[in-house]
Amino acid sequence: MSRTRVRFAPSPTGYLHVGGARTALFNWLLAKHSGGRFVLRIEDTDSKRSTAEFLDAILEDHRWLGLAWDEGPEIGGTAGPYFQSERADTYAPLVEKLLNESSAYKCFCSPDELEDRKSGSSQEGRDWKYDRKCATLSREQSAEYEAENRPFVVRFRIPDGTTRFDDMVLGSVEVDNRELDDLVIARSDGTPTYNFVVVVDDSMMGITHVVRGSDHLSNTPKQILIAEALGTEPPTFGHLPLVLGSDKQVLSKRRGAVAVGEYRRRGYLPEALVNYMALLGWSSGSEQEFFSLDELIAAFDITKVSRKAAAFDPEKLAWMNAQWIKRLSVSERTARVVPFLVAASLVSDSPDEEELAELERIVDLIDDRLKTLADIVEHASFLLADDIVFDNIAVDKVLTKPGSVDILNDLCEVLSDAPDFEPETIEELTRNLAEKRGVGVGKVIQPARVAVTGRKVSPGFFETLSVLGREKVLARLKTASELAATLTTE
RNA sequence: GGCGCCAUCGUCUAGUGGUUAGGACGCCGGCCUCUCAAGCCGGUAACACGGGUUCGAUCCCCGUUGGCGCUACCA
Repeated sequence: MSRTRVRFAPSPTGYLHVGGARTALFNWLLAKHSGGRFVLRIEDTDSKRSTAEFLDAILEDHRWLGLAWDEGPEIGGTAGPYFQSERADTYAPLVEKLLNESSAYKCFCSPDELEDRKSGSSQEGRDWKYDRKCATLSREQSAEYEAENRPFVVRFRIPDGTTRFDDMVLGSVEVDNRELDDLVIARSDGTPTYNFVVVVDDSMMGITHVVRGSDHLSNTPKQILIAEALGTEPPTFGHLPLVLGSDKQVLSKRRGAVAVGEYRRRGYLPEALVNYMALLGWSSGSEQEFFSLDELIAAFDITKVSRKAAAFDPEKLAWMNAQWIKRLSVSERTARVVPFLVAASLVSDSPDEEELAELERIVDLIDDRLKTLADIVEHASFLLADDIVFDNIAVDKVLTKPGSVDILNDLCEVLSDAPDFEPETIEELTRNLAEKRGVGVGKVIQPARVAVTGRKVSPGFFETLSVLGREKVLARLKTASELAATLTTE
């Protein structure tokens, strides 16, 4: 009956990183797998650190990854508002309700007092829980203190007993309530704290399943207890293992390299990142390693999520990215590569049909050599720029070798007489020339490649020349031959 | 320190009370070849340790060790 409703609740105080994105992805998959809804809620109560720029980036990252939200910023929904900063007035009455029902109490202990008792309680100063000094304050006393204008916080009264819940990934989890602190739910300035706000928001938004990082595991019993005190059904929880960096430390916001936007800028495909993230801590049980978003929706099962923290491996992501690029059709690959060429000023802002056709030939030529979309720039620059840039080492080691000048001149001559400029024709002429000179074809190709591309490595030589076109090839051979002549005589 | 979670190749993982412990990345070697990629073939490498339970444990139980998380009037 009740549809699955999940939420992802980022705070716009930083960029979305791979760990957070994976949490969003798993939430999204859980919802989509069961035809449910994915809600995006923005936790922007920290107005000092929240910025519009971060918010935009986070939304853009979600769009780019393909994780469309069913309710949230820009599109709204029936359970809004979706910005926590706009929900401020919903909390006070609920705090009041808990107070009236004695599920919460006012605590007049000042931070200094607390600090004193904390360090006094044990020499090590650890394992401190609030000593419940104010838990037994009578209403009269409480009212009296308040009349004296003494500042207070509101604490939740943790009931006796144990709290148990079935975690979708961890299984049954049980905690002795004695381990729990009478946590503050409203600060002395009246604002509610995280653990309270989340419970209220999730409840009011009808969230049925909460999937989050296991760093929240110890909050869960508190939130369940608060939900129960509020008279609402707690959601079902699922705690994902943390994502670690290559150094085995938890992924942190500070490392720019793991920001989702960073991967986009570096020319990673969203398909690859999604595929990689899905396999970080989850496995379908089969040996399938490539999954589209749709395939993930079909195969995803949160109970198969690993309980073990997983290390993020940039190498494997890079490999996966290359694999996904290979799978793109030439026209699709071309379309994706254009923005990178535009950014490098190698093509006009909005290439026309003709330019696109030319680019497709180039992309086809480069073939499987792209590991990222951004690689197109280094691979295609010699094809698109008017002037080539010679690699010094290539010139040194190849172009200035004895005989290079002759070879270049001969090839130039042969090619100018070619009946057409198809790869097959070029190959035949080149091989003939090599044979005539009594050398391997490589001996001809090596200097010619440097002459035409400026480098020692390039896509297939004959195809490269064909794509470049006779005019450019002959001109470059001539220029290089002259350059080689000057360099060798010196 | 307390509480909690976790433990299969370097990394991501599959797996079963009896398997040559499987796959993927990486790395190494070979093939292909005009270079570089890609591709193909082969190799490298793991059940943390100690007790149980059992005819038999990588698998079940306990402990040890180790890793990580939480331990705020942050979220």
